[in-house]
Amino acid sequence: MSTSDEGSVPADTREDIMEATFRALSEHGYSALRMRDIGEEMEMTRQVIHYHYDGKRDLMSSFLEYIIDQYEGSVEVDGSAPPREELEARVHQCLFGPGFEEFSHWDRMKVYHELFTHAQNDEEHREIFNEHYGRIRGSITEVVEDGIERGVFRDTDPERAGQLITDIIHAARGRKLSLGHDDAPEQAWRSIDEFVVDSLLAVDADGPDTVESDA
Amino acid sequence: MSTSDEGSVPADTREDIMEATFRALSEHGYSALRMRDIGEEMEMTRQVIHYHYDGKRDLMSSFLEYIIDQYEGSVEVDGSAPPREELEARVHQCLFGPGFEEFSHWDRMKVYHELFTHAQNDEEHREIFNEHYGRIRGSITEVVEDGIERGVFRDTDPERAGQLITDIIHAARGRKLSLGHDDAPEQAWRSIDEFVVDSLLAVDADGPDTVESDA
DNA sequence: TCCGTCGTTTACCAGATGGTAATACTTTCA
DNA sequence: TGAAAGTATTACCATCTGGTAAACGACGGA
Repeated sequence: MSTSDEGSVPADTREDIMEATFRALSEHGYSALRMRDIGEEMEMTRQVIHYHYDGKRDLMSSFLEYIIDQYEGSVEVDGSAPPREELEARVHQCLFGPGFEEFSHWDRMKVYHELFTHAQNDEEHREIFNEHYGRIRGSITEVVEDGIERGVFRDTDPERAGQLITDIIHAARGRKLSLGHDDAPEQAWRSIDEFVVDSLLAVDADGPDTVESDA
Repeated sequence: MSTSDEGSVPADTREDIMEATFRALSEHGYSALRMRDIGEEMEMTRQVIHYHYDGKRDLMSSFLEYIIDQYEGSVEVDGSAPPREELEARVHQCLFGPGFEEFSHWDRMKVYHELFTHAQNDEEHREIFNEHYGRIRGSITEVVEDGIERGVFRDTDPERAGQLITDIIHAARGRKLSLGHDDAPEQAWRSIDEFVVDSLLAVDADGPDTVESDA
């Protein structure tokens, strides 16, 4: 943050290690990841890792927070668009990545999903993921909530709808990554539109903002 | 198959190894799995594994087929019930396991999901999973197809609907396992009912085969 | 200029890990 | 009976793995 360009700045090293970890994880997968693999992705020797992190476990926990921060930081929306458009914009971003593929979005997702699944064996990781997941789902849920309040969406449990959308997105990504179904995000996109959004738009009462879409 | 009870029968040993592998995998997780762990779950020494399987990789591939066979074998339905009930019965089975929890359904699912995610790093595993996944999705899809033909469900792409349901089920299981959301299957069940089944039942034409959807 | 601190490298290792070779036991069949 | 084949056990190891200790070098203050 404060220092940034001179040679012997330590703060940059930690960032380098995180990115090296990402690359190593991306290439070898979590189960085969060796400290050596991370070292080979860095310009410095692998032993620096032990200077900055307290062993493999500590490194992985820090990395988990690192990649989660990145993920959440990449989600950007204005919030001023009407509910339907707003919802679709967020879903689109979750399914196809942020605007221009700034980094390798899917490489990132691959690592993310692998760590997600591994959380079932690691209580600490599970907790970190739970907090994160709550925020992600919440960000979808509040759009649904807003739509219901404005009368654009029919009256339903926004939590459940948000959870459903989040689940569909998650499953589609996992399917693309694990099974190689490259069209999974596109399919999910259409399914959300046909089943979820369509259903939400089916308002039958003429509430405060009497809005309708298909007629 | 042919021999079954006497002491020195080899066929049983392979089965023992598979079950030991399951237990070890269940306890330690894929990434930490050692051949020794499997050995400790067996009555015999761990070296027998090397006699029956050609190394760790071969063992894991065989195990993947083993657990997939088990999974598919546990899905049983009559097929004579009306579409809606039939569909719900299958979804119920996928979400809550077969009737009485014969074995530890969720322990099995835990291992299954971990291997599923790992498939993104293993081409061979990916292929095995793809064949399996096709069958699972197909089994849901054909119920939707049947419902459409009978005019109970509205006219839509049965593949997409089947895929959607499969995805939701998969995501709910993953969420329960990785995040500890024990109510995820129940939530998924309600979501499928509220959004998918409800939408499918919205037939607006009144002929047995003259089905239309949006007007 | 000298010294202490921080960050990095080099050299090294104790313990673990997958796997093998030789041995022993058990059944089958001539 | 006994030899061949099949299966499990014991003993063993080459290699790998995460981690540490000591040396090295650069920077900043006194």
